[in-house]
Amino acid sequence: MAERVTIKSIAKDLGISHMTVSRALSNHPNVLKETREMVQKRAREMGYVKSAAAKAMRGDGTRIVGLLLPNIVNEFYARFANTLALACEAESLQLIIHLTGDDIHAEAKAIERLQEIQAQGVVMVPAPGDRPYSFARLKEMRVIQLIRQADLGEPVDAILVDDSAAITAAVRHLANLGHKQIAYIGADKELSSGRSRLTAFKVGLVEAGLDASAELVRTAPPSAEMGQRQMEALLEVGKASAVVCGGVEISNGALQAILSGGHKVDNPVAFVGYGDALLYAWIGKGVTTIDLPVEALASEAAALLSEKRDIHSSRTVAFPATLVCR
Amino acid sequence: MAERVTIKSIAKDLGISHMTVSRALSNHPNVLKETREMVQKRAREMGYVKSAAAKAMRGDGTRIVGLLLPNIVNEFYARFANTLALACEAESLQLIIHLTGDDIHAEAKAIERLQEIQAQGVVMVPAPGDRPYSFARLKEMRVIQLIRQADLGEPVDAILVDDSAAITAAVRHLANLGHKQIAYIGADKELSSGRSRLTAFKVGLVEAGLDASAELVRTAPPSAEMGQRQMEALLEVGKASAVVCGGVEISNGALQAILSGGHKVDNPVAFVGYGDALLYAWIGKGVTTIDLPVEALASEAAALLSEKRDIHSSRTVAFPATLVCR
DNA sequence: CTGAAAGCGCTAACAG
DNA sequence: CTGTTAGCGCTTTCAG
Repeated sequence: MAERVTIKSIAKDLGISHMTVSRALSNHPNVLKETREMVQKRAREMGYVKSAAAKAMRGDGTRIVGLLLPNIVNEFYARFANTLALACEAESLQLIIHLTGDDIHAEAKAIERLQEIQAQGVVMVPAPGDRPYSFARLKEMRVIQLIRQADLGEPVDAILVDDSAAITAAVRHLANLGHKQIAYIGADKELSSGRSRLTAFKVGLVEAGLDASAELVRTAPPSAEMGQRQMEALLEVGKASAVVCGGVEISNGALQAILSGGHKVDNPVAFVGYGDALLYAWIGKGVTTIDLPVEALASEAAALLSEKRDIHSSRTVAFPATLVCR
Repeated sequence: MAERVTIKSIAKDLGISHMTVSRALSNHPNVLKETREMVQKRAREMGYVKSAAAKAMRGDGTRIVGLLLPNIVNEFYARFANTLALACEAESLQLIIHLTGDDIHAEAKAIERLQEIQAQGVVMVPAPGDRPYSFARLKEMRVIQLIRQADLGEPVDAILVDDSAAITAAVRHLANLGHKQIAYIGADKELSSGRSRLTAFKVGLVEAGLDASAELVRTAPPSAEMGQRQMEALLEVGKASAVVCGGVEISNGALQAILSGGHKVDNPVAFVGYGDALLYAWIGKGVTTIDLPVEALASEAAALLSEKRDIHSSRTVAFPATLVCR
């Protein structure tokens, strides 16, 4: 029932060759104007839609790109996805979202599915850990790493955030406010970003002439729950007068600990968040935070995706995070 | 360079027929076990990936589904997308997200692109307005409307939220707390949901023996900005002692007005939000809100998408929203 | 158990 | 300007 309308069925209906239909529909010059118009009209009437599969099989490219994210409830990822999706609409690219949950096998599966449909490219937040598969064969798919950089066996583009300066600035900012006991909650050394953030924090302390008490520096695998727990612990101990967060989920968790404990974002502990959730601007007089350049990241990703540059050349760009004082 | 590895190239490499390769790779019984294993090994070595295009062209189905959303920064949509995406991973469906910005032409374009790739189904939040195109030809794609119901010219599945009881309950709740001047900020009559929410609000007032002063009932095209403006106006006038929001965006905007004005969520105006953003649980002692059954909606959508039921039968289900008092 | 042929929808390359 | 042929990668059908 309701046979698919193809170029051939239109041709038969019109009593002409399917090639003429093809040419008419793709506005090829070598078609009598009247023929073209009659074909286009009939195609519309019959409800013709071109087959992307047939085009793909001929090697015409699919205009599909993938986006691999750990999740999408995280406001940072959601905003990134939103911006990228908008850019894709503008370029008439279709965006396939795969959630990996930071699991490397889910990631592998997603990549394979994208290869099967001959996606033109993929923007991925690489899951932490060693990859059981190789990217060496991804010859036809442009790969862009986002935020994190993993060894994929083959050089690929990377779009990173340089948050060192902002983190150091956060410490300086707090020191200028007179804080002496500045704590840090961040990811542990599993991820390279965890290491570099911690370093930036320590640089800030040194600059300010303070030193890092072990009790005030709290690192662990990052999650909202971890942020909440560590923040509660800091509040409990009561030694810290300020805290800097090094991660989006951590920041949210820590903030939740503060608010649900009935505290304020500047008292008893001055809070510096990570990422600029919309709500950070609303709470109290606003939360000072390390703002990630989401839009810049997404725009760059979109640009790389539609760029015709050789797939095998690779480029790494980093955008600076900025300290937003509120 | 790096010619695509196909079933034929493997066959040639192995000096056998491409049919044997096909059978070996799909675990067809009629293949000598040794042959099968040798083929599978060689395929892995050569980096073979099956062509989804070729399969689609044979009419095998694409396992691709679309999701059309106005945007995805809205936490409700983000959570929905997240849950649906997880369900899709589980069913090894690929999820294509198109953002429509509630624009009907963007919607039409997205639908067409999904047809071109022969998507198996689409979950869509229909944009408001009259459709310039017809869905009559979507014979092969299962269509599921989400939250809103528009006339698509053809009956399709719909997954709705029934928030009437919860809205009425919100009014009752406020009345029980002693509030007499209960305001409402919601969508105007453009959307059917706008009408029914307002009705539910008025039912609540009647039940509580209160009446609706025109000044306290504020409807307009919904947006965060509108919510903020209306809430500011209510605070300015100072007549309302409580307010109920009828929309996610509106609720966020109104809350922003309250917080950025330095007010609390229960003073001077008791606030009942709409949708259960994570942060609603954190602010102050928590925000009372009308909680939408996001997970239920997404699960139902996933179920409908993978159900084998006839595409042309249509079903409408509604899940109740619930009042969460905090 | 293995192979050859045909066809899914489309367009490039040749004929007219 | 229009038509015919061939082939993209795969599986179903029919023959060995």
